[in-house]
Amino acid sequence: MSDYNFQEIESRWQSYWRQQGIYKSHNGGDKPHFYVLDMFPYPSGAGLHVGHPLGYIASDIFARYKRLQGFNVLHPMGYDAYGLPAEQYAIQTGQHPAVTTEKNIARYREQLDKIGFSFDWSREVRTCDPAYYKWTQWTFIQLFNHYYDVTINKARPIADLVSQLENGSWVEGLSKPWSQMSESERQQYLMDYRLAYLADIPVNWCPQLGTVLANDEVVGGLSVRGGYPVERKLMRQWSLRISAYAQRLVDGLDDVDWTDSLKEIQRNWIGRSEGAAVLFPLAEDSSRQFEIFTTRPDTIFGVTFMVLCPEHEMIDSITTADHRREVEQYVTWAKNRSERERQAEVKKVSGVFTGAYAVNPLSGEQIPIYVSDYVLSGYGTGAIMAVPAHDSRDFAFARHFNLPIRQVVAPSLSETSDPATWAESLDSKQGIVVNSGFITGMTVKDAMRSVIAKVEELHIGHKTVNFRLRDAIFSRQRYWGEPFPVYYKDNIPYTIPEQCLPLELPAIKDFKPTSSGEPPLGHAECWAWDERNQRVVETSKIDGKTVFPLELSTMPGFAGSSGYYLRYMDAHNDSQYFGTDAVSYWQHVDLYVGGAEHGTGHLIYARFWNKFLYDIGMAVCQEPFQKLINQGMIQGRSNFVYRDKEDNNLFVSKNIEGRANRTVPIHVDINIVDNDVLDIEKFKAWRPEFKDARFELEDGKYVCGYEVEKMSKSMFNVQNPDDLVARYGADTLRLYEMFLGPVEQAKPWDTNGIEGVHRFLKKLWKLYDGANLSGQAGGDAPSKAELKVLHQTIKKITDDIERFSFNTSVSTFMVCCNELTSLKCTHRDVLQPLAVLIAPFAPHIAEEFWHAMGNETSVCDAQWPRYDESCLEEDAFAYPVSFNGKMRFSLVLPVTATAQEAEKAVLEAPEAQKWLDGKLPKKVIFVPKKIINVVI
RNA sequence: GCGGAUAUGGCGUAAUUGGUAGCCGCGUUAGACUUAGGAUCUAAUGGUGCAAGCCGUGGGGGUUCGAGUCCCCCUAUCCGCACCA
Repeated sequence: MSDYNFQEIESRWQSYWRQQGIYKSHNGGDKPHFYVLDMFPYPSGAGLHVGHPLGYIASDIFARYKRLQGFNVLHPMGYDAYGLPAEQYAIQTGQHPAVTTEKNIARYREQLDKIGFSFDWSREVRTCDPAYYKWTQWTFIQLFNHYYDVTINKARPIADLVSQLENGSWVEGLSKPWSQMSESERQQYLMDYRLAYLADIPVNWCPQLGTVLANDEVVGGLSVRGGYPVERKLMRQWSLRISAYAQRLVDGLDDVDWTDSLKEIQRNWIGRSEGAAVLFPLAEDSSRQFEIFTTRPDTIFGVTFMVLCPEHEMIDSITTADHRREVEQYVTWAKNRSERERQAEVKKVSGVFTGAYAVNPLSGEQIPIYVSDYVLSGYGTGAIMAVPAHDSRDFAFARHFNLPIRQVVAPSLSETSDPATWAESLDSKQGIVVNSGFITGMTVKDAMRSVIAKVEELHIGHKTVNFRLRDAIFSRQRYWGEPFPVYYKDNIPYTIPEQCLPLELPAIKDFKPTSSGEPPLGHAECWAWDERNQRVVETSKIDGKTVFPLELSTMPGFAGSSGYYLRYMDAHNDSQYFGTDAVSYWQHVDLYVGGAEHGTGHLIYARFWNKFLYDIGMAVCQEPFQKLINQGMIQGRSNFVYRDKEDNNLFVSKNIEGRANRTVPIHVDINIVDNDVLDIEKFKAWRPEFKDARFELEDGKYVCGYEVEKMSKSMFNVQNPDDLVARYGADTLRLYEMFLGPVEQAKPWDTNGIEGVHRFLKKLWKLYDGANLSGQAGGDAPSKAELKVLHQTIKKITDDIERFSFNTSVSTFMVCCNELTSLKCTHRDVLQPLAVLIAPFAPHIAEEFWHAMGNETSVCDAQWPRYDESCLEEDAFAYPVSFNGKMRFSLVLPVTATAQEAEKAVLEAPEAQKWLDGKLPKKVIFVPKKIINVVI
């Protein structure tokens, strides 16, 4: 009898796996393939906490399971090492990001290795590695060199557009013939079509971070990283024309196996809405008109005013002299408001009258034109027709400025009322159109169609679709990111030749961001492009003739993470992003596991990136991630001690009466608390100020309070996986993280139950330790009871894994182990398949058992056991039910029962006889495969 | 405001997908073995009742022989988006 020495076992098998290269996967072969991917981590300075491995453990279980099922499994890992978090950490610790990143990666790797993952590290990618970001830059060049052809819904080479311009078959937006345009004019024109383009656009500028941010990096006017205020600023920036793919990004959601909630998050973010664009002429000059977008063309007869956004280009020219001062004041005020102010004061109505009037093209009425910042410049055309009766924002505006409100939709033709008496607008689309000329009496839906048809007939509008999704701002005024492979000649951007990639990030001393927006790369001594010799040279050599300045911004964090899953397929390819063979073999990620917080960021960008690569013939699937599981966030569970308000050395246990009024709670390190009981000696040693602490105990113990909070150092509730691995072993940690609850559910971390899981492994150890594992199978066959336990377990575990219900799997193993122990099972034919079943969950102990049974190869290459239906037969049982005073009972039969068998069973089964007591049943109701109801 | 989810013992959770609610674990209680126990083992543990029993899956209705599960209406909590026309 030996003890379960998990430390020895785990380190032994981990080095065995490493030496044997067990987890190295190959492209190709006869086996079916399966690609399991985790969202790769930012190697932050804090190291892993117990929340990180949750998803990794789940995906590892699935990857190992698939492998045991005979699949060729790709299960890689890498690091998202470029970007803001890595750089912020470096700045805070006063070190160079290259140094901290290297250090953090080493620490992550060490922590990951201890948990026993089956990652194929030979395919590791790091986004900050030139051999990797070469391909990020390469993709950027392709984006720059392509445009989106809306007629075929696909990206095409910009050269195609140029040749259409040259032969005159494309004239859209041309101010003069292509042949007469200068190089600069041509490039400017093409810039409006390129999928990666440079433009002056209002951006989210964050002075504290010294960079612009994408929309998904800003929440409520504050930066996601650090929570600093963000301003609206007009800057010349690189952007990706992701909006061109908006429709395909919506459509693609129907083809993937994601949760409804995540699909909904993406749909909301893309924000598709159907409606109409309509031209409204000015009353003073009907040759001048402006376009509005509406989703409610049916309410066009209810328009009582128009609103332009403060940035609208026509404001200046339409404002009448007597309103000019007021309008200019308002526009200036509105433009200077910060994002945060604007969002915080959404409820406040503001705006001014321009003095100008427009004409409703269908009713001929004159309607006043206002300016207000509730109309946004970035959406639609930045101008609206206001229908106060049927839009809550227009309603609020009309009430504030005392503008008329006219009802044009009602529950029925006769059910109209005076809008002056309304408390709110009638936004519902259920109803009949009233007071509306030729559409009066129609349903809202029909009216929409009719109005669109009418404006199309009059050539003053058309049906259209609008998206909320904006193009992604792609420049960051930061150091730690991929350099743009771009240089400027006469202020026109050109990409450096592909064969010169990677354009390596120069080492510079002062990499800190500046609040003025000057990128740190401006400090680089060697950051100019020698066009003739095709190489990077000293900045001082810039002459504007052959040596030109290089782009100083770098790419954002999402650049490197948008295509990494493709690179894993062929991680060492020097000549291509990834080879055709590799991508045709693996196709796409079959299972992707990661946090839902990437729903509007990474998961949108990666889908866009992939669709573009698909368009240019690189990727073979439109959607990169087939099935996606969002692991729930692990919150912290903080512990508290209660210090007496009067006596600072006195601590009162939680449940002592009157404690609440006389104490203040103080966070206490969860590592010196066990099951909410404080280790008093450790507490005294924890900090000098508690050296002389005294306690009011309950039942001889000090009981701590707890609360669920964010996991953070300042709350002393960070649980480090290494501590748990050292104390209980990796197998226990793996099982316990799964046991905690469904993978997808958010839950507080709580170590209180880990003992139970550890106890299970010890029991399992005993079960195998007591058995004659090395002996031959022969002799007695396993008992019927033993086989039943085994096959039930196989069936349940297989089902559980298929539906990602790993918490129930752990319970199933516990039941199985308890039952086999009480059956005193020592049979190899039972214990060997069981070892394979448990291998995905607890690979170290499974490997130990497997080898103890005399197997030469790793348990990773065993075969997943199949269950035998015949071993699963359930016993019949019956229970009483009363209904309308009649005596009835229900008889539950084995799943294989048929109608005829059921009739027979009622008469024959001993369980039924007990209830019938010799009488014949009055009525037998049979529910196929399940149950028989018998009325006595 | 719009959208998505969730609600079961003291706690984390489970329920063959419409079939005896509470598996497994924690915690608690009692006992055994022990010099000792933060080790191990055994038993009990939804509420109420001496008991047979009765009541129990956030609340209220409904469908059904049968509802934690399906339908409708509330309530609470969490998450996402938010002046998106």
